[in-house]
Amino acid sequence: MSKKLIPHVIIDVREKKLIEIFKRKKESITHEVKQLDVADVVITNEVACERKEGFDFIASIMDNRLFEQLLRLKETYTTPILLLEGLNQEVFETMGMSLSSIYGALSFISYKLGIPLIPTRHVQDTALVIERIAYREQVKDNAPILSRKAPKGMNDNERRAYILEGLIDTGPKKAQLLIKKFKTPYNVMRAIKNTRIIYTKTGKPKGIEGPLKEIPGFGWKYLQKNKKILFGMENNAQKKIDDHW
Amino acid sequence: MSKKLIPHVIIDVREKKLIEIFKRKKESITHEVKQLDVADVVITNEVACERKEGFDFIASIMDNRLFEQLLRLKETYTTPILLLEGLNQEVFETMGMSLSSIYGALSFISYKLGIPLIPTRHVQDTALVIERIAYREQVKDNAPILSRKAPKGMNDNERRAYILEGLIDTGPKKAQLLIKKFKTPYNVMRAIKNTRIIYTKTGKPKGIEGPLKEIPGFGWKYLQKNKKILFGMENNAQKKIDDHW
DNA sequence: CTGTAATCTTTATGA
DNA sequence: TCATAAAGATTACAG
Repeated sequence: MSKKLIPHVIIDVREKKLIEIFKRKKESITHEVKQLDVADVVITNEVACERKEGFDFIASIMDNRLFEQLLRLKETYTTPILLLEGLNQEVFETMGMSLSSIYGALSFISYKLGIPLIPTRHVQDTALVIERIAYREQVKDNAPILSRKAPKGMNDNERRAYILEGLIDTGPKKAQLLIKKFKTPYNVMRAIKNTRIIYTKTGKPKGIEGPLKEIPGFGWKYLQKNKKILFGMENNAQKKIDDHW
Repeated sequence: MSKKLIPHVIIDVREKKLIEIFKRKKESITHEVKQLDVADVVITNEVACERKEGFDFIASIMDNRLFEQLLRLKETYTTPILLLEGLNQEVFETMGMSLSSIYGALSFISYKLGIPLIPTRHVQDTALVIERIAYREQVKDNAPILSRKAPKGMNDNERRAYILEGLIDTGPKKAQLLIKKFKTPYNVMRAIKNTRIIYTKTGKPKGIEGPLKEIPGFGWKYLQKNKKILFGMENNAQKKIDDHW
């Protein structure tokens, strides 16, 4: 499943500087040059970038050009990206635009328009960002959003607690309490399994009953969430898989 | 949402610098100080900001702290915002982190995680951005957000895999394989429990036998290490049970 | 996050 | 069948 393909992008003719840089990147990423109407760089059918240098960025805010471009970009590609290049001190000082306006525009684009905004220092960095995104989009298979890395040098009980930290609403504190009480992760899970939510006559959750009841800090919400994850069942259907022990 | 003349925000106690600045802004924006768990500044029930200074930004990438924070932020507020402060030349040069990593992280946050990212020069500008956004959210008539990516919190199966990543020698790949095969973390543990190490006649570990045998990538060492953690039994006891004919 | 080193499983091969 | 070597895949670690 691991093909050693290198990513490929399409760059607009007018992006001379960018093209020059990509020519030197042949080993890691390929490109073709085209006349593009609505973007500066196309990465996939869904992802495309607009590149803006600091001064031009400010200027294009003032004459409303920027927002027109971005809206068109958004209409054409599901994931447009704005690469904001070299927005440094000098740009802020030179241009006759108020701080409020500049940051107002940044906020608007990023959080109101919902267009990913990535700042870079200069063209080289811009190219690097494009390369990284193209790589993620074309080569790297969908990696999970978040992966864990265990701190180095754990002893057995630290490791046992660490496993439990993957549970919902479970930090180091609760994890250690659980291990201290039940010794092993497997026992903890059985304890969770054998603890039930008590309901009032009107059907509202009132509290819990079982092994977990003996430790403070664990309530019905904790049980509800984690049972679903651990055992894949809704709390109602619990009896069904009542294992004997 | 009530129309107020002056917007109001909640700032975390630890943000000393920010608080100082907001004290001087009394005329245009009010604030209160609280102990916040998942954000640095709360603007509305839906909008909250995480503020990161350049140095801390890099550092928090390396130990995965940043991504955990951002994911929590995302789970708590529908519109989380990352204010990236003072990511200047000095930061790039000082920290021993590769360009690829830095821009990889920026791309990941902005376009993969879908969290609005706004660069600022320093705390004063950060405060200004917060003020702008608060004004927009609370005072100005809310123009609806054009389109925002669906929040990408962890779904159940991602969470299940995430728990298993706490096991030894278990990364995203193996965790996903296990969940795909056994559906729930609890089932995975039972599968591990029911899989045994097979020994040669000379007493050396040869392979494994049981449910886990059906998925590639899991051998006797994996079993040995994780059984000890999960169930607290030494591999010797396992060996004793081993019957070879 | 990225890139590299270390580790494990699996396949191949010979005793 | 067992033991060893090499290849392929994944995780662990450092920056």
